[in-house]
Amino acid sequence: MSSDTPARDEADRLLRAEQDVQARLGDHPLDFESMDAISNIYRAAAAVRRQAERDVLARHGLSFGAFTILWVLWVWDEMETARLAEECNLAKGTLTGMLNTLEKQELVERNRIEADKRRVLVSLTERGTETIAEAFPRFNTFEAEMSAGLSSDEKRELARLLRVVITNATTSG
Amino acid sequence: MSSDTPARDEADRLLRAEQDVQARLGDHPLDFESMDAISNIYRAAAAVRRQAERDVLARHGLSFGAFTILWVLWVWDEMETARLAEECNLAKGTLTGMLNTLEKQELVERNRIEADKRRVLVSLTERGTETIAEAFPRFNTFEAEMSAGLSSDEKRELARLLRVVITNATTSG
DNA sequence: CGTCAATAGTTTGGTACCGAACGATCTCGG
DNA sequence: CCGAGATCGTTCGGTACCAAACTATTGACG
Repeated sequence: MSSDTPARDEADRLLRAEQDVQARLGDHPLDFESMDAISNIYRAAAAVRRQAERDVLARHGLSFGAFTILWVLWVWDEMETARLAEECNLAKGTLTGMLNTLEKQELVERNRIEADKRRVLVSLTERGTETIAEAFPRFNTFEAEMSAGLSSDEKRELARLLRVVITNATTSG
Repeated sequence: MSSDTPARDEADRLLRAEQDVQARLGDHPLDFESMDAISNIYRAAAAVRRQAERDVLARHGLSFGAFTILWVLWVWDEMETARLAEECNLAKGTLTGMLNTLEKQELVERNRIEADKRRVLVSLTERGTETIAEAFPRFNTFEAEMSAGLSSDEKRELARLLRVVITNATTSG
């Protein structure tokens, strides 16, 4: 930032940009409120993720995705691959690769279900349990830092508004 | 969802999960409000991004990141690489690769600045301008769909709350 | 039983993305 | 001038991520 009042400058800059864009599109009306809301989701997610990996997860040797997997398994004890993928917001093919990595690191283990040999039950190893039990409190502290400046009500409201978007994004396709 | 009242079931399930986690961590108090708020950001971002690529961007042959680059260039006409990377939330190395792709597709062009040959000015080609001018209104419609069910006030509030998080995530490291 | 559709997970091919190391270019003190 | 440090963009090595094609197994129906 290169000014005494960066926030104001930024606001002016964006306002001008919005006007430019609107002018360029002629009479086709644009929904800037939706645009701000949705695009900030992506910005926030990217920023939080990078910060989390650098500040919290790197020291445990975990990526953001790997952390999520361990966390879900920690909470639900064990889980089939398909459900785990869904819970972690990952394509199942992606999960296969990440489980391979986690298995090599001896953080999770796979067990074929005897009654149905197509299925695989994934669970934490002892080492995996230790890792997530150690990493999670730090991560939660980090989450609190990321939402610093928001009241309890605001955090709940943020979570609620986002749930609406998540529902819109997952029930439409 | 496998129940008559999936939302309620889901809430119960999560509540139990929270209690489990809290129990497992003993007296170390966890901040579930921050956790919900922050983790939903990531969930929402991933869901929105995937949906956008499938429903809107695929037909224009654009990835989410590529779309963002074109959009920024469209709004600001031309930009140096470093600033473009920052604006698009990308590491500068990542941007190099994506610009290579976009250059091959003849959507953007690079021009070395004569006065300082380290710097490169990136701008849209005619084809790039056409592409983004065509894609953006669709994308904006998509953004409106993703925020369906939110009032104007709620959208603005969502954007505002997220800006707080973005600030926290970008000014701390 | 035997075949055929459905289902679970893996493989494949490709992009996106990061951080760190690198090479070229500029700037500034001497 | 000239060499040291700063600053740009690129390259490099590696992971994460997706969609689509594939493989193995199961269950249902003849």
